Amino acid sequence: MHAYEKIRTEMLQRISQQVWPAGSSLPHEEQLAEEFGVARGTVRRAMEQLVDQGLLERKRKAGTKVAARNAHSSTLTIPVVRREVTDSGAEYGYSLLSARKGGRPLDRSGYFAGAPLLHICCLHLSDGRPYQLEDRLINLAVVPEAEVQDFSEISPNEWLLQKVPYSSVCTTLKAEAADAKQSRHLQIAQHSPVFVIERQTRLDKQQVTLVRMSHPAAGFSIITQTNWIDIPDPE
Amino acid sequence: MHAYEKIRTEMLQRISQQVWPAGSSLPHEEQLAEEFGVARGTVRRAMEQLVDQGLLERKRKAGTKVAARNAHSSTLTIPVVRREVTDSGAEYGYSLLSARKGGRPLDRSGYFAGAPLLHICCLHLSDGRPYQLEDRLINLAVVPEAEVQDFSEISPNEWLLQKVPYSSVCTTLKAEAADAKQSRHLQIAQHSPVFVIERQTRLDKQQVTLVRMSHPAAGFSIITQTNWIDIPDPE
DNA sequence: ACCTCTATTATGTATAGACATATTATGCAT
DNA sequence: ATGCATAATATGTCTATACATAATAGAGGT
Repeated sequence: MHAYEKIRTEMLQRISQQVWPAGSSLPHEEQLAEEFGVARGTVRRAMEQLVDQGLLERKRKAGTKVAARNAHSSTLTIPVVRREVTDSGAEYGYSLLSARKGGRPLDRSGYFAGAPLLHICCLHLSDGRPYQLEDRLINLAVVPEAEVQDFSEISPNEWLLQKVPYSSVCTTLKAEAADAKQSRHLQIAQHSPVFVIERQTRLDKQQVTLVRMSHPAAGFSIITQTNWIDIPDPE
Repeated sequence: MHAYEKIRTEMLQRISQQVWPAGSSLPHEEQLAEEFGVARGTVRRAMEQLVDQGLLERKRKAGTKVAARNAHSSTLTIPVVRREVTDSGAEYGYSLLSARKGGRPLDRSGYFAGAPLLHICCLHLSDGRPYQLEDRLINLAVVPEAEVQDFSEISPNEWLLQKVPYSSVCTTLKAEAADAKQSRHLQIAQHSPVFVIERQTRLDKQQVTLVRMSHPAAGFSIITQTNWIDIPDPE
């Protein structure tokens, strides 16, 4: 275990056992460096990670304080659907439902500013059962290749992620009651709960794509795990 | 703008514009340091952040490659309910529904290994309307103070976050159809969709608390935003 | 061809020192 | 006291260097 890891763990302990309670000030870098017998840069490195995790707050001259925890943060990872299905041990299936130019039923907010659009609907299956309904708009002004691409074998999800660059993503998670389309394709009763992920992808100022991914609520969940203290090794 | 920020932005550009396409190898650190006219440490600093964001993969001797993007990662922040409500401009309300020892209706999986439990139900309101139903188990072996704490004014959510240390959190997001309890307290029709956040909090090996937070699906969503390219300043 | 040992190499960790900068604390003048 | 300029200070950035380490590439022997 490296010096900065030991120090980070030690500091984590002191925070979680309230040796350094929330709101209190830490000794400054040079003092800690002396205490731990390392260079200032090594202490900084340990502290930076704790700042990233939101456990410490630092300000020039004012020093370092233990942050008041008033939120839970974690990293949300949403893999490509195919991986999500295969990683669960199930067999992945895919079928294109429709692909036509010009549609904008999803484009309620006018994100695309009149650009030519491609509207794609497709279904992702897990062991033959409907897993996700993907309803997507692609901006042909940004991604002209999409118009001639055949999406009957590869899903737009995967194709876009691999081929098309983007610089900003906005993800929205919500629950809904299944509408006619969702209930038909996902083979669930109307008005039964659906977990929806909406994602808006931009390249600089331009919208690249807008997608709604609907999952039957039964059996679907998103899980995130955060560990602050490093896994205690058996020595 | 600092040197490491400029370099990070430049590298981000090269990745998103596919000057360095996914899978390709980057020049090694010393070459880049020379190209940008900085020390190796400064290049490292820029690269580390890109590695954290999952855009680069590095391996000793093998070098640095642009990672294949096969997932969307973002940071999920779930604030204390009260803040969530007040930040939206609404008035926050709270009412304790029940608090009694020994219950374990939530403890389906036997997480708490027979420890003495406190079971609390409460409701969080936004502008007088039900916003979240909180259904919580607290491990009294870890948090004995909870037994004598009065939760009629302060919610267990807030109290625990501030008072009790923890080292690991597992969060699950799902959609459900409202059961009798949810529909009654959230004032929605039975079987209408509910957005549920379940959180399991541990301190080392011990369960601290297990909570189910149910929101009426209508009007509730979780939003995350990720920006890879730094905001372009007007100069 | 195949295995093994060795050298090479790019990244990883750590140090020490210099300087920059935001922010607080101090002291002076009013 | 009050306001303002100034000094002090903890964090932030950057450099230069040394050595550690993992993983590959290459040499050599079988």
